[in-house]
Amino acid sequence: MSHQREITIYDIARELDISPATVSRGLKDDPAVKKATRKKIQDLARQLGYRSNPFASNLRKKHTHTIGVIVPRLSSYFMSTVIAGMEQVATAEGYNLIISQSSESMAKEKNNVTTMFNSRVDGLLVSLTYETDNIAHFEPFINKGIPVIFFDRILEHELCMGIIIDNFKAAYEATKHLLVQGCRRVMHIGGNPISHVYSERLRGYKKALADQKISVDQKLILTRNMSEEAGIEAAEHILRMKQKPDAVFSANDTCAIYCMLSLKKAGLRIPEDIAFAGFNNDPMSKVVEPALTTVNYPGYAMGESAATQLINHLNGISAMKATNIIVLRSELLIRGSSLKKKSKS
Amino acid sequence: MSHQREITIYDIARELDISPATVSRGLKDDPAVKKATRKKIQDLARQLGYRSNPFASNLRKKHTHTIGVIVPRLSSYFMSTVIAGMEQVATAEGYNLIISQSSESMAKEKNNVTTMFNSRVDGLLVSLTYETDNIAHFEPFINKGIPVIFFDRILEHELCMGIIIDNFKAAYEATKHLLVQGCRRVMHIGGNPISHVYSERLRGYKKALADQKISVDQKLILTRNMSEEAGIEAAEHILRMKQKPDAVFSANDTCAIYCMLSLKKAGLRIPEDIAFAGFNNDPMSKVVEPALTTVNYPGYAMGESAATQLINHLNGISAMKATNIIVLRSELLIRGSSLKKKSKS
DNA sequence: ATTGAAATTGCAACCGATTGCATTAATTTT
DNA sequence: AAAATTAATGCAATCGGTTGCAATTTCAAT
Repeated sequence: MSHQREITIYDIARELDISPATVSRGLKDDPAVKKATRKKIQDLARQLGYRSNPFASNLRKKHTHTIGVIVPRLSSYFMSTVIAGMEQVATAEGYNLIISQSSESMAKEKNNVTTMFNSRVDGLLVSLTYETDNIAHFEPFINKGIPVIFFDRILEHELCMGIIIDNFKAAYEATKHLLVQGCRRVMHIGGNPISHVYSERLRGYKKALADQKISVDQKLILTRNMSEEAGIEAAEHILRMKQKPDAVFSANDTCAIYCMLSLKKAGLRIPEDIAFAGFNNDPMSKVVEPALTTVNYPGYAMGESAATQLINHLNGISAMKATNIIVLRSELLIRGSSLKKKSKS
Repeated sequence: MSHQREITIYDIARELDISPATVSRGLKDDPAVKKATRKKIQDLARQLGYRSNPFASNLRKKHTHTIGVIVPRLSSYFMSTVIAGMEQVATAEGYNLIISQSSESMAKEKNNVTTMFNSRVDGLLVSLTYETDNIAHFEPFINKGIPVIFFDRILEHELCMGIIIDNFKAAYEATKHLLVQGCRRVMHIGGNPISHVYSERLRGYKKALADQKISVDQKLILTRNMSEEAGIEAAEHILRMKQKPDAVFSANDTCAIYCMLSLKKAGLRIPEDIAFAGFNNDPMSKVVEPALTTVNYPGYAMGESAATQLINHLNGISAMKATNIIVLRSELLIRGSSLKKKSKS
């Protein structure tokens, strides 16, 4: 009933009185094997409950059909959506995903990279921590020519592909939208600009102001860790300001929402007194009141795209140097938190 | 620069003029090897950048240090939290997680099980789809004595452990809370009772009514798929009722929230006209207004617990039959959506 | 110096599939 | 019917660690 021996190609070979080599070929439908023989092999394999031993096979073939994924944190709506997309593609292509989280610690990220290296993944899909300021720890992969693709939080490298959205453009549009609504003192709550993601959003914000001939006021730029608490704290900060902003563009939804709710509780009206725009299109953004204007971040598509690129590369379909950065389309979702006037058009 | 040959124990053996067997032992600090020799081996290994080939090793040792995870859907707050907990434990214990989603389809679930079986995972952590009404497809695992642990959405089996919260008790308490607030016509929106999760919640709801000598009114029990749309639809249903409920206990937060917002938009006051309670403690529940009373579902703890149990079992520390069902503590979080009167105490 | 036990190390057979090359069987061609 | 092709199959080495058992060393005890 339990722990019966595994069936191997040798068992099949013996039973059919042919060689293991033929069984091996027959199992994968090699046309060098006579059709009738192939059928006999496959039928018997099925009947015996044969399953190929991936270790034996990988040992010989030297690849694992496994993709490593390293992310700062698994438990966010965005990240779980990305991984859902990756899983979808990987499974369809016969790859397994092994997943680990760096918990926003570069030290842990290094560890994870080592583990992945030792598990001999065929390729790596990585979103970096905020601490990560260089990618020397990926060199074992790069030196061996094992493909590494960064997504969302990337650092540029000539030999690694990156998949991002155009954070600059998205932030530009969100900010511009607030300005078009008539706001003149738009505050930006952003993350640590060491991260490409946040520096680009900040840049987009500034450019939008510049294009409207509004000068950047450093007092209107807050750098926070983008958590719930940061949002509440930002609200307190705003309440203490003598000259308050008339809009807030936050680099994520969580921070925007908690800030907005705090201000609302303090008696400010949204969007009349302060308009809000966030970033990510988290499910929360649809249920706060007023619903939060935000940038739709295509997590699922990003996951699909990253996995597809990697697998194509592994199959030799595309070279890594050719396409270095892929930019996914994102869109501004305009909702109640920023609608001061009737939308034009 | 790229694709240099891998270092093997044979290289180390040759260099040190000892046998590969000794190298193999020395690398894992086998005390049968002289201390000095061990040191020489390990030093050279490090220097040469040796990494063990898991395929060769697994081929011999017949286990993979890999745990398979099958979930209906990756991209929910609850599930990503569970997986974060599992990853945490697994990594610490030197196990890899390979993850796949069944997309709520039993057919896909069967496929995933087969894939996992062929990848020879050492154990399986599974949350079943709503469609799954039997677990015959896990028999390959059970027959071979490979441990399978179900969590959250389980089906009982004498040889498989299950990890759940006490859905009955949690639902009982949520319902009772609504009754204590003075509600007399409490509606329940639940999922397909084929699922243990939902049937238990329904049972808890009914028991709470019974204990307060309130008879169950079938017109107050809705069975839906618990999506956003289901919530909106439930609201429309309520609005059409001549005799409306004065409270809603929904089996998840998403459905509760969309229902609540729809009713609010229609002019009903929450909680005065209708009180609400949900289930899951999704981040959304904290940001809707009024904040939603809900049952805190300990996802991270559930993930940790499931992974720990599995690994303990793999290490022979605990037997599977001994502890068959583990029940995790959950708690009712009382928030504005249900507070009709000042809380007593 | 011998002996015997304990400490080290090596031999060699696995684990199961893959694959280049050689061999044999089946077909065609002449 | 013999020769030349072509189709099928088998041989045997290989991938890199692991491990039971035998062989050798080391070292204290006599």
